[in-house]
Amino acid sequence: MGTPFEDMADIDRLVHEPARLAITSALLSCESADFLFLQRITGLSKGNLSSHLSKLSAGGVVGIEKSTDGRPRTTVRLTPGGRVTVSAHWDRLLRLHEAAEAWTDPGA
Amino acid sequence: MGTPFEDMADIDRLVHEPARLAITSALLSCESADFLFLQRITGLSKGNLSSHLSKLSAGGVVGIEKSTDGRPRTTVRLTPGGRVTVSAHWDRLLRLHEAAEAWTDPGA
DNA sequence: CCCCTTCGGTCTGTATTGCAAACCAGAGGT
DNA sequence: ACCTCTGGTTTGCAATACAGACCGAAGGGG
Repeated sequence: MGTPFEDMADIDRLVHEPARLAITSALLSCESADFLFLQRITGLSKGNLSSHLSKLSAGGVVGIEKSTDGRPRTTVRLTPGGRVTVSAHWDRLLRLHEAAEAWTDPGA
Repeated sequence: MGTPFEDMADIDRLVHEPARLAITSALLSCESADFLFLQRITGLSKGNLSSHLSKLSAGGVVGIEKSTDGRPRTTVRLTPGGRVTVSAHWDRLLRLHEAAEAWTDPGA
């Protein structure tokens, strides 16, 4: 019943944030990726990437595996739920955009 | 040359932020709106709306007119440049989404 | 005439965030 | 033994986002 704008204001910041949108969208295409690969394709600094991954992990959007076989290696992938969350987010954006364009004030 | 993900991470936060995306998208349809109208359709608190408007104004995205004719009234509208900025932002999102889906690692 | 409530916003305080630079640990080279 | 390169984590800080307190002006009742 809300306006599309109300819905926009309510968007999930966890995945909407630009850096995280980049990370999660990359994972949507890549299925699984390691730390340095993500750093290369997103252009984020190590520290920044690390903290965003922690947040995504805490939110259950991605899973992180650390293996110390040979050199340390951190592998990241979307959880099943995370995959749904991310693609739903894009869907929502597209729909809200259309709804916003079509909207006219019902109270006017 | 950059990956779509690099571009995503670089998105303009001024208009990408959910509340501001709501406000600016509303103005895209509405041409001009006053404070309370924006508050109703976005569902934001007064304080929050006020500070977002200040930021948009500082960024040159919206223009704010305060008239004290009768009761105080604040009228907000997109600047010409702001209108371009906002619709370009949506365009960019849509294109990035498609580019991300189509992307495969050129270094693999 | 004075109170007092409502309208229309702005200002203040605070908890959270995003970011980069400093730091740290292990594996090789020399 | 020492330096250094890889692969990340933790710390420190500036900027947010948000809501609730605040404030001035306009109208209504007594």
